[in-house]
Amino acid sequence: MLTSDIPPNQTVYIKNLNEKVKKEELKRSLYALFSQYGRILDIVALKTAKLRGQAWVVFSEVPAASNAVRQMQNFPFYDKPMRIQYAKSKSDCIAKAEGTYDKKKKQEEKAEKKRRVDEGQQNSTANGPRADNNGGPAAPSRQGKPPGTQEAATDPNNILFIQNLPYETNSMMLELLFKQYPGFREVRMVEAKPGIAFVEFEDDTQSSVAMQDLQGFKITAQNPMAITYAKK
DNA sequence: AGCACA
Repeated sequence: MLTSDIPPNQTVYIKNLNEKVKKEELKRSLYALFSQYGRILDIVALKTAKLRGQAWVVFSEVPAASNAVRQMQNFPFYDKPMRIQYAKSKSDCIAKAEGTYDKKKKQEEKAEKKRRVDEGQQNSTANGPRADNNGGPAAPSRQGKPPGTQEAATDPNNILFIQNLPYETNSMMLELLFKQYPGFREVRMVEAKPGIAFVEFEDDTQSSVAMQDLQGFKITAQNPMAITYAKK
């Protein structure tokens, strides 16, 4: 079944997530990454045997989910490319908001699922069709250039200077974004100065690649990153 | 690989 067969949904289903990441951290990072596409109403992640490595991000609007599906497709997240689709069904929190949430129906569905699983134990179903969706690397295309690219033309440097970060940005969030580029060394933030950070690479070619690719990246809709080389 | 709502 082609993933594109799933009709648009304001909830996005993400798989191939790094299972070592703790649930709370995972949610926070997903929030940081996905809130650029719209208001997030809820994030569901469970670490049960069946559900680890997956998450649901619930947006307030379908178009936000559509953009997220396209633009974050294969995004390297904790060293693994995210695989994103629309969720197959409506999230409970949406149904509740619409007043269409029905607890009884919910329980029936659960019972039905269980029945299916139990039957499945009898006749072993093997050899599904190959669904190798090797769409290739597809580096996420960043849109949204920073508004005032007012560089005072600093010379290339292995250290980048990041401005216009949202107040709540922490170094972990930045590390997540920057460590996907080769040569990454570390993120440094200045407690006394929120909104800025330094990111160090091994050399200035490597820092330049990261700068180009993440220039204008939005952690929130209002905060396109402004990246320049640090002054020597 | 895996579609839930603890």
